[in-house]
Amino acid sequence: MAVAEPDDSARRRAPRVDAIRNREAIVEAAAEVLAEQGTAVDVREIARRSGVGMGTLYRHFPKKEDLVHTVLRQDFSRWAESARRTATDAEDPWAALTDFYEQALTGCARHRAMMENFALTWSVPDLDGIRQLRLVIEELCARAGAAGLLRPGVTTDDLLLLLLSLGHAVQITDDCRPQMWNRLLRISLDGLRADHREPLPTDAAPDDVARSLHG
Amino acid sequence: MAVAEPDDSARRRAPRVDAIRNREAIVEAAAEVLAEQGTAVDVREIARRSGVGMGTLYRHFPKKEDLVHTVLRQDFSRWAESARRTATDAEDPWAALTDFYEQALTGCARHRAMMENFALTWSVPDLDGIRQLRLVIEELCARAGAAGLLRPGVTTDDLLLLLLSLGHAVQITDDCRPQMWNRLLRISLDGLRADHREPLPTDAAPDDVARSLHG
Amino acid sequence: MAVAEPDDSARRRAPRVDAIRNREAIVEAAAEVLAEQGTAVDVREIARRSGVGMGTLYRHFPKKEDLVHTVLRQDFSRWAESARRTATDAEDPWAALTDFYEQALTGCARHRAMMENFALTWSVPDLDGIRQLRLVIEELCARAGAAGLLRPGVTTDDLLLLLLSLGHAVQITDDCRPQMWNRLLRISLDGLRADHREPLPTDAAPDDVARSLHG
Amino acid sequence: MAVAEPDDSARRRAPRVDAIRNREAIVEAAAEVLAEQGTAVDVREIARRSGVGMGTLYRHFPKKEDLVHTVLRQDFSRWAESARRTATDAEDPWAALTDFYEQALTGCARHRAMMENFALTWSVPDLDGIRQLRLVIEELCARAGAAGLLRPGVTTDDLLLLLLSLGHAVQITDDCRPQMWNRLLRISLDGLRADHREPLPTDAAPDDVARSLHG
DNA sequence: AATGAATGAGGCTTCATTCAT
DNA sequence: CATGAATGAAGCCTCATTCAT
Repeated sequence: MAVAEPDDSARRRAPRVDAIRNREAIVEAAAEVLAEQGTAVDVREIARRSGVGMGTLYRHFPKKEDLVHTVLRQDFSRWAESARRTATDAEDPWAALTDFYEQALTGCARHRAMMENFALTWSVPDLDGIRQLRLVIEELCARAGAAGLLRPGVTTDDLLLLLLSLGHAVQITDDCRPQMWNRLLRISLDGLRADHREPLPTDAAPDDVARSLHG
Repeated sequence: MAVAEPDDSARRRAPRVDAIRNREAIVEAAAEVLAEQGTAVDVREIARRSGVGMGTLYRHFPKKEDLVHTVLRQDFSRWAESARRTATDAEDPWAALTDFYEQALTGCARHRAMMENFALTWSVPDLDGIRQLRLVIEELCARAGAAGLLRPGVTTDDLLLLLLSLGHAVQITDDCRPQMWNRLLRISLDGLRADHREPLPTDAAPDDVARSLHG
Repeated sequence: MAVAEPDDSARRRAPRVDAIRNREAIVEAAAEVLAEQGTAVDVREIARRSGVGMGTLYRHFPKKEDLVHTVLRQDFSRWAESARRTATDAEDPWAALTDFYEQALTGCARHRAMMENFALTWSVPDLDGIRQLRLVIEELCARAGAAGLLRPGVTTDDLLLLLLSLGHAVQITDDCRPQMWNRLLRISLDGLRADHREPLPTDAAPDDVARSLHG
Repeated sequence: MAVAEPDDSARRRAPRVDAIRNREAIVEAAAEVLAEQGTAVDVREIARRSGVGMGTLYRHFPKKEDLVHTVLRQDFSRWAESARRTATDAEDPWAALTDFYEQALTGCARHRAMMENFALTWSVPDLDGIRQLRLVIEELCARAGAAGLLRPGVTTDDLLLLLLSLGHAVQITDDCRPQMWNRLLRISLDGLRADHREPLPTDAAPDDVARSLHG
């Protein structure tokens, strides 16, 4: 069967080589400009940089949003994966956490659009990309928690929001103080250590707060 | 001096009452919409809400940017001042720090443009507004440092960047998890306590790093 | 009171003179090109002919559709009114009907967009413009009916559809055979005379048809 | 001749089977979508429905217009033929006329592009398709005229324009009042009967009018 | 010869800024 | 000096047609 269908494959393979190349060129160019300028870029700029016409771009991505989503999905995935690998490489659970943040924060320094949307994903958590990140963080959280290294009560959401928060700091300082965020990271991570036993405030509704206080 | 230029002053004072009123109306309206919608807002919307025409608006502020800056300067000042007062009210240096952040973060929750530009002010530190905040923080830093409560090596810039970083988290979570940032704040503040003695990394250039290590 | 409010009127009259002139220029130009080319015209062409920029056009008519509707409402009204006046001038009810059609059909000869939308108004009868026409026709129908001149069973809708139908014929033949539609009009009107007593088919649903046949 | 150019014919016959099949598929698909959506349809839609690529489509029909013309020629022919057959089946000349219109009008109800172009064919009478219709109508005209059933002075053009005119009414009302046009048809046909002896106006130019009156 | 990807002119609309009244 | 109308450069997107495979 693998050798069969010579007609069919002949009919379909030929044109796609170029199309795929173009599609990739578009995505690559888009990733570049989205990282540089955020989602406000002119679609024409992307077309120009990919070396294709507007029509080609719109054939592959009928709406600007589609292209943006595609790029961000990819970049989020790569970002999460690279951070995950770094974390996995560490033997010590705490080092895993530390390395994860370092890798992730280094990786988001120059990606404006990604951070723009990272922010959005909080209120729209169903957006792809954040899921992988959550999974990685969940694991790190569990691992450090099991090892008794993590401050009690710290949740995956806390760690995710910390990433988001520091990610913003990274972007802001990347141009003029490229390593400054590292100091903030140390501080925050130290605040996450198990030797801090003071309970964290809940962010629940008033009723729940009362209950948690009196229960 | 008061008697001088009677014609001139007569000619100019009368209209200036209106002019000032208009200017204030514009700034007030701009503050509103900038908080709500960020700097991407349509200038017409500002004119509409202030009840003045476009011409008047542009007479007072030749560029949209000028108006934005004016508003942000004002809002930054008020923001800084309100946080400063809260900090000053606290007797304990650490409580001062805590209250400062709480007040400041609560105050930036619904001000989109301010946080947008808070980010910019880092790379453009000459922009007004951040100065006052720096001053306040400097004081808090010194006070907590003198009391031996602050982790050694923590700088004003660290505390400023932390504010910026958490401010972003606040904006992101304000809609759906309005108090969540408080947990992050506790964690970060705990990381700032003096019982953490591990030195923070420098963010200096390689040469400086070497020097700081060997000096 | 008429002399009062000099400020107010001064504040408001001045700019509007130009604005109204522009608005009228736009509507006039639009009426022209819509008549010539139908609703498919480029908005730029309208702007060019009115001598205003795109922004001005869009200030007055936020959507192309708004402009089109405005023009068509106006043209429909004028069209209906002119036909109504002609009909009213006739003393004989039958002459009124004849004159109405002649006037209306002459008036729609060169108005592409109007006929385009006249067609639409059948399935979307709430659109303005057709109402006036219906009213006029209703009157003519009643008048001719009361005089015993109209074929029994003829409805306002029949006369309206006839107008629409002949209007199309007018447009088609206007370029090369400008008066040809007049022959069709005579024929149709003769078919509407009371001496034709054969009942017209209903266009009702099957059940109603059955009922009308057996009742 | 049949033996000549064996190579050439061999080279060409084989692919032509496919080519013809493709051409037919294109025309068939085009007929469908043109009927549904009119000539404004996207060429891609036609290619999609015919199952061929754009290149193939454009090889057979270098311009969209060419394809449209081809389809319309065909559809006009079929339309005319079907109406002709219906007319021929009737024994009574008047019934032939009636049946012809009924058949033709029923047949054009759902063919948007055909009616669009039916209109054009009037000013561009050399366009194919209308000829056959004219021939049929000419025959009907002659037949009814010979039988003394047709109003004197009625021409083939009158009947053709009536068809066009009613065809438009049919399209307009087809969605919401599917049989309403039948009433208009009765009225018009009654106006065509021989008992109306009033002469029809000429549509000639003034000079010709004068000549016709005095000659 | 078939495929369908590529092209790019042109359509609608927005908005910072200028200008006539 | 206030007003708000006018301007026009972009921005997003569609679609008839061409071209590489």
